Amino acid sequence: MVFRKNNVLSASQEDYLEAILNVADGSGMARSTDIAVSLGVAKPSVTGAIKLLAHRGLVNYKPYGCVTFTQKGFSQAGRVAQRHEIIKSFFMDVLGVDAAVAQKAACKAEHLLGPVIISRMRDFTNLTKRNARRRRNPTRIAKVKGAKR
Amino acid sequence: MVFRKNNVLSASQEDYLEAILNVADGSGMARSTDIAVSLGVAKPSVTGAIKLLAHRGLVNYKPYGCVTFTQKGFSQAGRVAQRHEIIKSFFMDVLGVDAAVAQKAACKAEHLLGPVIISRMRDFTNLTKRNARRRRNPTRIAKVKGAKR
DNA sequence: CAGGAATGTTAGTTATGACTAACATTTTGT
DNA sequence: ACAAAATGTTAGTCATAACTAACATTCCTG
Repeated sequence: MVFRKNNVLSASQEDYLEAILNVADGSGMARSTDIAVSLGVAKPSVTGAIKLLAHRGLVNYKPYGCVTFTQKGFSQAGRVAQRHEIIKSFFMDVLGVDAAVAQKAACKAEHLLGPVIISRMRDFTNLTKRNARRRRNPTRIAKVKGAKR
Repeated sequence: MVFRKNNVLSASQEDYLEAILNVADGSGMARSTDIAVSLGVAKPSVTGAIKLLAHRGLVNYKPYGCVTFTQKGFSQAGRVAQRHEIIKSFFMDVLGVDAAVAQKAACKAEHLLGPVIISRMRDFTNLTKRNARRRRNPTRIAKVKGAKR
């Protein structure tokens, strides 16, 4: 296993971070097999990926032990998960595609859309939802003092 | 060079098809060096990719000659370029990001967004543009008989 | 039309990230 | 507590897709 210096996470590495976050789900620790199942890869692939993430200081690796995040790793994983959520919501709430399609597309798009597009998507989703609420219940919002139109 | 049977084009292969289309620009034939420059890769990478596309029946390859599309390759390249355009326009006209960012993101997203999302993007862009026209010139459209509001 | 410049190819290498088979360790059920 | 099951690792391989160095071909230009 040779490690090279490169500061940017690959799509694959981001996927692993995200999977660890999902699998750990609050407990803060993830098992190798669960990660493998979650990503649909074989166990040895997980070992390799974890070692790489450990080398980058994003997770704590101990042979035969559970994987835990470092602080840096945790915040990085959070950012990826946030991007995922924003994209998925945008696809669902703005474009109106169904959850499964949105989920799948978000998994791929989260690795390549930059901050500008992501933030526009977030704004757009919020706007769309706000408008939807207003349409459902126009009086309630119209009554709010000083509501921007 | 070993060729394996797999019907789906990789992102890289789609990039080459698109580059050939852009470089050929009507003439229908593309030179290796121009493709290399267009994609920012070295010349030997182009040779390899072209051979692969030729093996799949998408382009005609003759050593030291220009590359031309087969019918199949031409329509496939067209579909990729169309996806690219739809995504780019969506990012620009709907999300309002600038051309350079939209272009770059479209280059990557075009390989992974499925038909459902692409078609919603197209509809959305058209709708947005229509509305923009209406806002610019309200009377003309307001006069149309039975226009929905 | 000869010879250098431009263009294209071959051969061999590297990086990433998956896989399987076989082995090591840990956990669990009786 | 100990054997079997579950879990994790190592070693070796494969696929994709890039790269460089060196060689081959084609093209221009004097």
